[in-house]
Amino acid sequence: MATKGSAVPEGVIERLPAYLNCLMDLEEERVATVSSQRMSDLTGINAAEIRRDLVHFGSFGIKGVGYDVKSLAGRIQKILGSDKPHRIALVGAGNLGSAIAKYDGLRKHGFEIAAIFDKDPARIGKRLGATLIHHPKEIDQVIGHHGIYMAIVAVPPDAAQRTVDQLAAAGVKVILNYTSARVTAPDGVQVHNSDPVNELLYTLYYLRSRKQVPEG
Amino acid sequence: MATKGSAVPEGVIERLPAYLNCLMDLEEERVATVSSQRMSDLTGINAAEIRRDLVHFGSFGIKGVGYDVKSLAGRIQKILGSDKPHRIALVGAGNLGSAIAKYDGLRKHGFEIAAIFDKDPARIGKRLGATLIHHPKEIDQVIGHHGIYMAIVAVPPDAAQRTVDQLAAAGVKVILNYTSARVTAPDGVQVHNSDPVNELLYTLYYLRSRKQVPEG
DNA sequence: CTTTGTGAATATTTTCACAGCT
DNA sequence: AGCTGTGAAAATATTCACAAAG
Repeated sequence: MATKGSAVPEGVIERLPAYLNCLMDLEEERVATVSSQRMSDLTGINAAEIRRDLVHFGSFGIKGVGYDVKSLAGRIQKILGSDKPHRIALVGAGNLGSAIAKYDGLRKHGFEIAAIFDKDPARIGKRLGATLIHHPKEIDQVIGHHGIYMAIVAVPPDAAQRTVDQLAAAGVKVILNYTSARVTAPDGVQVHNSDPVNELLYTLYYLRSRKQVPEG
Repeated sequence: MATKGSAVPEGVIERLPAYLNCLMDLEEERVATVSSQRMSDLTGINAAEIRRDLVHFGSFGIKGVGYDVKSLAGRIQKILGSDKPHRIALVGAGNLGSAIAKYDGLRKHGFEIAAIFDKDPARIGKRLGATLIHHPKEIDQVIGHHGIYMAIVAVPPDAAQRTVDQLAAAGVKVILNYTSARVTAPDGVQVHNSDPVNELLYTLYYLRSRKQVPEG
């Protein structure tokens, strides 16, 4: 039921990647079927919640058995849209950009770094992996040519806003900002700030309340 | 009022870093006071929710005026525990590790990379920034010596679990896992998997359904 | 037996709306 | 005037618990 119709809560969509990762791990371990309880153990998400989440998109389970790992993974990929490859632009080919370009998590989900930009003349014309490095002035042209709508920004903080402006102007719709700079983008362009420090910060609170940290 | 006593919801703690970042930005712009509405515009979090969150820790605002930017920032730092410096260990000094070591977001919040480990003989004994690179076999000794309880893992995926095991054995309580490998840790050790791909994945859903993500 | 899918119950989060202070 | 802090309401999220199905 409810394969379409009512809006799917945002929280459900945010949990789908966790289910997908869990299922891909199980698939690698050659596990054929999985119960919601097993997935709960692996993801930390309540079993009933997992079942309820999945039912938003259809009845994928078999009563008394569980879910077929492979087919459920495929269904979630279809729901998210990661069953088809997606081209990404990467701006900044320094240490961070190089690490991102090599990151196998991207490829695992069908993301392909299709264009790289860096303003360092020593890097332009070279390749990172298989992808040629262009000057940022070519962002508009190259992104338009490839029809790219997602980008990762890994430039120095003071170049972040300018880079985002260029990407937005070129038609990019989703930007992952890896710099410490807070940036703004026009309506219709999603910016995600990937700041690990925030995670460290809030863990501090729990560390202290558990008296695991010297009071100082 | 409620300065401690009843448990503070986890969501509140998770939002505090957002408030802090926003306030630090305003401080840099020499803004003296800020209303919850202005903070709402800057963070995307509902103004009433911001006020309610802050009241968990005391009444910091002035009616008719707003919040004093500097003192509220200081209060949040105290609540989180980032008013005092914290030493971190970094394992892996490749591209990603180097980028992390240089990342100014860490220093901004008082985190100091106090120890670096890498198994590459060419890197051992050298420095990344001001910090000496050690062989991972010294993790236990160096971390014990510095009293380090937080660590960032930026090694190749196949070395991730081994590294986490070593860090946990050395007494580290918070681990930020930057690899694509899913790892486990003993009770009492928090592992945070920092996987940006999950964020890209769920944005795909909204891109495809051509819907704008609820204002943020 | 096992496990899904789901109505009902519970808990939590978010938002409104305004009294009261500056 | 402008804004916080907060009861009350609304909206969501989570969990329970079990009938139905393999």
